Amino acid sequence: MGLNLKELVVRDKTTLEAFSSKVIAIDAYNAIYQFLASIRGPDGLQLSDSEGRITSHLSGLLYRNINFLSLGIKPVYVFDGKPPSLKTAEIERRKQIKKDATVKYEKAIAAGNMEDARKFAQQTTSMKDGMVKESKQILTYFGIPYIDAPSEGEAMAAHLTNTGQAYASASQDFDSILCGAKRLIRNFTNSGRRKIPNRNTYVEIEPEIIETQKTLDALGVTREQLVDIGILIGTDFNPNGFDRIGPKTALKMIKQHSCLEDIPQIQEQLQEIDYQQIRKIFLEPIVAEVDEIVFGQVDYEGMTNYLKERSFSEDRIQSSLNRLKKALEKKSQNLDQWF
DNA sequence: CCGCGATA
DNA sequence: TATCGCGGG
Repeated sequence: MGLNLKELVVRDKTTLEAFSSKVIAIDAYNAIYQFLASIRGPDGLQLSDSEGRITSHLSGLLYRNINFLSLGIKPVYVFDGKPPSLKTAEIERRKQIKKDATVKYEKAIAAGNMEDARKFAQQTTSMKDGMVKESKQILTYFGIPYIDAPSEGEAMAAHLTNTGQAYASASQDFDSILCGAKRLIRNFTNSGRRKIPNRNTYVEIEPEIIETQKTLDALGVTREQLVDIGILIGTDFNPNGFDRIGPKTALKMIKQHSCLEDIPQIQEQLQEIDYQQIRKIFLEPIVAEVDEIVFGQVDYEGMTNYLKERSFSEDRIQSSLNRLKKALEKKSQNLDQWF
């Protein structure tokens, strides 16, 4: 993913609980992709049902959404539409990485190096045709709404924070900030230590919120300038960025010269990319209006039957859904006290 | 990724 | 009661 704004944005620690009763626009592709990449055994193989179909994404969506709904969070998933044509180079680049990783994976397995095997297996992760449909199916059983974006999901999620239909967007990527999202949540999951598979080390995962205005104030730049900074560092639409320019240099250059056209050192390289079009993708993103985001009821029976068909154990389904049912009953009791 | 049982 | 390691499908 090319857009390393991590060092520049103002990231504040937060918790899942802080978003109770708020509508959060979730980058569906980003979430599902992460489940597919990380829900794997020690050898790197994904979970699959009795017919060999991958189920890692279903497992991830099940448990995470139970947590969201139990806390009163109102997720709306935003799926990608047609990518901008400028993205084709980046899409090809990712395909190539997956191809290379497949070879490396097989070598690591042959060598019996499980740590490498898992790492390379993760890099082969790809979203297969049926997975979007299957994920939407799970969301429907939860009564969780989803939106099909006309183009980039992150742009659509950003738009929802501006119409007031969502409080924030949630993704690991920073694109929605350049698209004008009011707020971005990263690590939108329960906090805690996570073990790195096959190694004796841990990482602390904590949700964090980025308030776009706060970041712009702190950096002393406009959103237009932040987009230019992004282009200098590298985006999905110019993955390589500019030679020897990282986040710090990019910020310094834009603060000094104010825009791409006025930075003398980069003019030659600037002519090699369609920077006006890239700006437009972020500043005038292709989005659609949606009239009302409706949350439904949980279809416990439908969910149970569907997951049973996909080889989930009945005991686990039942105990998970019972937890959800308990949490939802408790919430409606709390609400009843007002009447 | 996530929950759960084992462990202390 | 809190942390760890394992297995899930």
